[in-house]
Amino acid sequence: MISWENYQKIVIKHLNRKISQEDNPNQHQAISAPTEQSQFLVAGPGSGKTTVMVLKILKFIYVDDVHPSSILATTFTRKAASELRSRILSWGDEIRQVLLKDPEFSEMHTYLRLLDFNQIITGTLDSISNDILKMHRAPGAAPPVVIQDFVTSALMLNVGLFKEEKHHNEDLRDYLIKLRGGKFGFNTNEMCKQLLEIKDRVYYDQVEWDELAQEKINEHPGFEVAHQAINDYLHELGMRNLFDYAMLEAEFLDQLRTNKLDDFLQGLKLILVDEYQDSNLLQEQIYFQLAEAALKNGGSMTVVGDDDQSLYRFRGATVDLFTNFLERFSTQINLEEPKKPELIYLSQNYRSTENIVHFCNGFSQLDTEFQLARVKDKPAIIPERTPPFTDFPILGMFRKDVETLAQDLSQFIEQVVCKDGYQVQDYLIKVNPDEGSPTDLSVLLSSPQEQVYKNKKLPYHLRENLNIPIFNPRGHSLERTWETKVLCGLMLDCIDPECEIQESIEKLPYSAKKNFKSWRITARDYVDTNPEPSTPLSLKLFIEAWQKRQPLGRKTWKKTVPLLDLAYKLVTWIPTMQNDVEGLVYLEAITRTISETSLFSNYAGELVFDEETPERECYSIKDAYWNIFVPLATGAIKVDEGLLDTLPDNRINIMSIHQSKGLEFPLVIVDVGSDFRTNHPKNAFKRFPEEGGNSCTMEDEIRVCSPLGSPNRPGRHRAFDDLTRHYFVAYSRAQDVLLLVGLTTFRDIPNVATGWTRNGNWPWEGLDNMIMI
DNA sequence: GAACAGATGGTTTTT
DNA sequence: CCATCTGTTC
Repeated sequence: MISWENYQKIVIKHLNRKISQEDNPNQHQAISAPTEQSQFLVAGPGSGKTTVMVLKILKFIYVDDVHPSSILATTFTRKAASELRSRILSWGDEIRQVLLKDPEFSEMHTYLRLLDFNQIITGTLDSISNDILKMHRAPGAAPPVVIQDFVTSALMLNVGLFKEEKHHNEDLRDYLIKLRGGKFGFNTNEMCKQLLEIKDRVYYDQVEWDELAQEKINEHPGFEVAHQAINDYLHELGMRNLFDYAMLEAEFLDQLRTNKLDDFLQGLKLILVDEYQDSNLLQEQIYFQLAEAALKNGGSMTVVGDDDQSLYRFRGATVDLFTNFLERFSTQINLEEPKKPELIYLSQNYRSTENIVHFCNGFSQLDTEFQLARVKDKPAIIPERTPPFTDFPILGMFRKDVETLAQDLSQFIEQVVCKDGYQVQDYLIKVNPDEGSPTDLSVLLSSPQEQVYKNKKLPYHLRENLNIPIFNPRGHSLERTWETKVLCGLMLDCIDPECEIQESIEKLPYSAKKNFKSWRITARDYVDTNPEPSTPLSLKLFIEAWQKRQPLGRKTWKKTVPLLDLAYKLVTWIPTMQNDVEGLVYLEAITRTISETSLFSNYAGELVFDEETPERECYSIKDAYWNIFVPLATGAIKVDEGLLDTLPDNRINIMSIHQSKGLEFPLVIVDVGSDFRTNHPKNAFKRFPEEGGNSCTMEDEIRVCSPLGSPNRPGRHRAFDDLTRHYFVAYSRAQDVLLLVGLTTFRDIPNVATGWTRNGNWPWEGLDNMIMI
């Protein structure tokens, strides 16, 4: 153990974090608190909240002698969780090294050597729930198996809908269409998604499910059908001992409440939750159960978050749980007078220039109605970035159409990234010549899609116009990328050359058939180009050998071949899947789909070629169709570039605002309306909604029977609040330069992003607060 | 005030 | 491709 003073000294000197009372009273107060002091940290953008969490945790260990295994720290995304973990490990070790070298602490050597930061429980709430349920299960009980998204869809399809032909049920269709507010793209797949969403919401909001059914039955006959379909789904999962994410958390909460995890709770002392504003009721209840145990053990709970950055209403996130945390903490935690959490505002912003901070503050204060949805009396963000830096003005680029915008923007980007820089008045905007790269810049949009039907969006035009390659793996849906078409087409041609088996499958979704055909065509065209390497074996010969099941260079065809092996072999001929970052992301998504199959399918992604039982070959191929190729072809698989440690450093990053959360860039370009040519009601939901959108309808529908009760803000207000938060997040990512881009129509089209308020006023009229370029 | 042609645009995100 | 909105015509 060391004293707080020593700890503080080491952190300031060796980790270079200014946490003294004088330099930073708020961070100081947050980090130095004793173990039994709970805290509510309202942390604005760029205020160093992860830093505070990590330093708090290390302080508990080094100063208060808390055992690492009694600390539990969670956050919202896997990416953030792994960041938190690696920061704890690296800083924890740095402090250890300092102490080991200092003779003053020689008595602590054994303690320090045994200190194991890996024992701190970190992760997303789902991963932690899973681990704990696995570790602390009753003797003889099977561990819970968690299934992925596309597996849940498949199960809902088969047991929820196809049984009794519910997908043709008119009442159900009508109900679901009403619920999602529109018919566009409505098909069986969509019905599935919708039902799963209802089911998830029921868990998230802790809804009395049967009570809700009673309530709704008279309102709409479709609800009863939905109720039945969801029950069938739940029953099926129960039979197989499978859990989807929502059920896993619900099970965790249930076991906590019924004292089945008391062994685990006994050792728990400190609970820290990051991104608390994105918690839903189910998660909150779990945290409170954990906190109750921690408080009993002389510990505390710390939550960190920012109501202005709550973006996950669709996932059941209820920002009220955050804004009302203090009150909820005292009423929901089942203890005699639990010690009250202290409220600390971390308002200093170390990320951005003064102009950017003021711009963000101004933006969040424009709309008086929005203030009612925020934490009460929340102070504005204070610019505290360490000089020297240039305080660039906020920039705006608005052009008559998206093509012109893309051209001019491309020129701007090229000037900044690889030429002499871009001159605006007295300011020269240019990436750092020594260590700068295209990753210093990021283009943020609400959707990264490059093309929607025939409409080509800004990212498409940027890819066309820019001489620097862009990184936008979510720009196209996976099944429509060239790489996927070629790889999957080749696989299909290998395993089922004449489409015999494909044709023999009944009920194959139309979109799957269409894509299979397009894949095969693309693949055959590619084979005809005779791609390298052509020696020792050309792609054509390889495929032919497969089609005839005649091995090259060995006597007999193998009895079982994992589809994964075939995929990797084929990649030999697809160079972009070996060395192009986007190609690698696509490859990962495909191989993940194949390996995921092993969890639930009979053939586990293996092809069986046994001459004695030829029917098994057919079954194994059919199995692969249903569990691998159909999900891929129907768009059920999404790419996950979160697995890349860093963004590729020679590309211009294009990402959705959601993905940019938690990141920062020297130059941020925000698309505030490259799509808005007219004041059309169709796109109003993206800029100036008339009523609450999709997730608001769902909230209203489901929360009738939730302990939360119906939301108290009307749908339209919630929709405006969400849009404001959305762009607040986008704008606050910028460190040095913030550039807003859009169409010249911005003068006539109401848009939250350009400073219109919901009552129809435009305090930022003409956007005179920025320099137009 | 109905009926029809033509215009318009079509989320996103997570475990 | 197609639902939905706008504008024109009767």
